[in-house]
Amino acid sequence: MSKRPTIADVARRAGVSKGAVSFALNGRPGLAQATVDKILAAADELGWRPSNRARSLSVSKAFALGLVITRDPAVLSSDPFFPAFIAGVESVLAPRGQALVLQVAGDGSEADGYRRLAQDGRVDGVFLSDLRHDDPRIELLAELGLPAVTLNRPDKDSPFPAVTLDDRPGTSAVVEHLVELGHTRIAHVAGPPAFVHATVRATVFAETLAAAGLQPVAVETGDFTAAGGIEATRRLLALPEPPTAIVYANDRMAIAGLGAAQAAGLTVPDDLSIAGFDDSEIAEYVHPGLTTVRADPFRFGAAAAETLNRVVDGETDVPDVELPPAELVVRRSTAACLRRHP
Amino acid sequence: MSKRPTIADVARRAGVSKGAVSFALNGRPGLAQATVDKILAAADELGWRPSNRARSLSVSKAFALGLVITRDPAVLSSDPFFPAFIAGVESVLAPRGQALVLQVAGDGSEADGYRRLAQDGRVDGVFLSDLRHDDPRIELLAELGLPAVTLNRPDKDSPFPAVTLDDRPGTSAVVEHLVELGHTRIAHVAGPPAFVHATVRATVFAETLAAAGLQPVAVETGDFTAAGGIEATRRLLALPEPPTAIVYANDRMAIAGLGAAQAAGLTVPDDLSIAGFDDSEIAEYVHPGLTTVRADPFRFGAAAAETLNRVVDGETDVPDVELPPAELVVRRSTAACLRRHP
DNA sequence: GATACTCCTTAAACCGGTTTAAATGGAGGT
DNA sequence: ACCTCCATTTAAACCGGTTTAAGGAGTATC
Repeated sequence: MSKRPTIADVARRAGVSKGAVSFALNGRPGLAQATVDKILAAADELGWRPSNRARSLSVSKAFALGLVITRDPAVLSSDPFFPAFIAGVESVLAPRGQALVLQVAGDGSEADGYRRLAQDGRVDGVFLSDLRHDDPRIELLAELGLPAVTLNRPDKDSPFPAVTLDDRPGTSAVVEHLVELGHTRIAHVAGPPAFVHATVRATVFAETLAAAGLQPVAVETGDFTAAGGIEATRRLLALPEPPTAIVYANDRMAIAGLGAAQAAGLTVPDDLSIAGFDDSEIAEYVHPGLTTVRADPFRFGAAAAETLNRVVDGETDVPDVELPPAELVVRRSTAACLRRHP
Repeated sequence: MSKRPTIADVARRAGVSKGAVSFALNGRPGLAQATVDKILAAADELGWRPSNRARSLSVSKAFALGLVITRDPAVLSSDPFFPAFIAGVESVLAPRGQALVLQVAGDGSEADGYRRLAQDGRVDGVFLSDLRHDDPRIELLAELGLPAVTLNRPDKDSPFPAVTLDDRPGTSAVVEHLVELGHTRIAHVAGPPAFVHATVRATVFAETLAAAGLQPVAVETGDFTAAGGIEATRRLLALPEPPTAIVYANDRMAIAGLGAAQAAGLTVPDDLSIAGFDDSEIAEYVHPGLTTVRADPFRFGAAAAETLNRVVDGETDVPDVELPPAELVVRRSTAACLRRHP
């Protein structure tokens, strides 16, 4: 239980100065090989590990990246995205000895979350997720001088590289899939319009439908929560001429919608086809299995972490990274429509 | 974009020494009130904020707590528990200026995760979740000298305080609820026996049943994942005399089981009653709504963080904290059994 | 044999706080 | 006027690393 050995202990043991030890441990040139070996051996024998605290102070780096999550537990629990994304991030950070700091933003302004992270110097950079239209966080971070990476591309100029995973192909594939099944009355339950990815999905939905010569029956706005999915679904089913297929902007709303449809006495997919987005774990196991769109959040996390590290390391003009697009996963919740509407 | 003001800048501006500034800012006695005011004013005008890095180094504290998650993305995504738990933790950390460091343990030994967290000095203490029987992490942490708090009570002596949220009342309430509905053939899908909470639930299930003069039809072991829930359910339904009610150790398995039952042509709850555990968000919205057991993970997180901070702050004999027990939430997935078995 | 030039190593400053021991200064006592 | 005493305040060491400028020991050059 003795104190941890410091660099001074290593120096004493190797019979050299602190500076020499530092050079040796950082693989810096200018030391005789014999000396380096001697120092490394001493460090090894003492079981020396660098103190992050001291290193942080002297080189002014935190050796950590940050992720800000809005308080709404929904956001974190919702997205089956985050857990896998975080695992991906860690797969990159761990080997480099970096840590991931989570900041849950207070109810009010999440800006405080970023500000704290920056001012406390706890992280060297942050991930910017769930981009909103004209997202104010971009200027905020630029102003704070905090490096960042955006998850997907913002809708305005940004000084930060973007790591993108295109939702479009998956979304249009869902619509095309339904059209091929013979559906003509297709509705969409979108996410909150403030989010870029929500409107992207809604737009692609409409465009793909138009390309097939069809009009949306309706586009309801949900909030990505199950409760919102239920509400939106009820409104759609209450229409004079209800849809025969509904495309949801995420799995949570889709699964809730599935429940609502069944509760209303409909049989899925015979009376109504349902498709989600995310391919969350349960999507495969609800009855009927949910047709959805799958991305690779783990890889997304790894790519985002790598890119952010390049920015943090001072590289300029770090290029955007484009990941393989999300793809359609067909299950039992979508089928040819049997019911000719009333 | 000028550099952040340091304590020396404040000192210069207030016309005092660095030490005086430190005293004033930490509300330490021994300074004239007038001086304190002068210093605080100067700090305020300069917009001074303490450097965590410097503070960490000089007082040898990280001002952060850690949470280690095993690599399996399932664990994090699964438990609707974690997101809310984390939000609760943050509600305590944020006002104190502390951060939460997430460590995803490598596939192999999660011990490395804790070891890294400790040796890097990134955190002052950790939360110990998903306790296992004779959990080796307890000795590991004691050995590393890293303060900790266990979520629920371990099954052996532990030097750490425990924050507990009793699953028992909720679990037995589920069983009693089913018995009252007239079920006599009740089965359980348990979690992996390595986990304390999995066996606790299984034990309470059996005990409550016995108290009602009944025998379990069967107890299948799942792994808390949806896939595992499906498997276990299929095995139960394939029994010569299948159960009329199944109690699952968590919602994920229950929802998957619900899907499996429906896929097998059964009507829930008429042919089979199903109950889960967690009251995850979708539990309310699947069809039929899932009868389950609800706890308060947010509060759990807050209590755990408070308790851990007391340990970290050097308090001795920090008492265990007992939270209100989980309680039964009855929905439509459980009802009197209509089907007299074959 | 002195000067220059490498090459290697070290002492010391620095990062930005905290903390301890010592110094300063003014009031009160005689 | 001198000494004490106490309340304030300060200088300096320290936390454990990194980094820079200077020092020292050997060869090479002339």
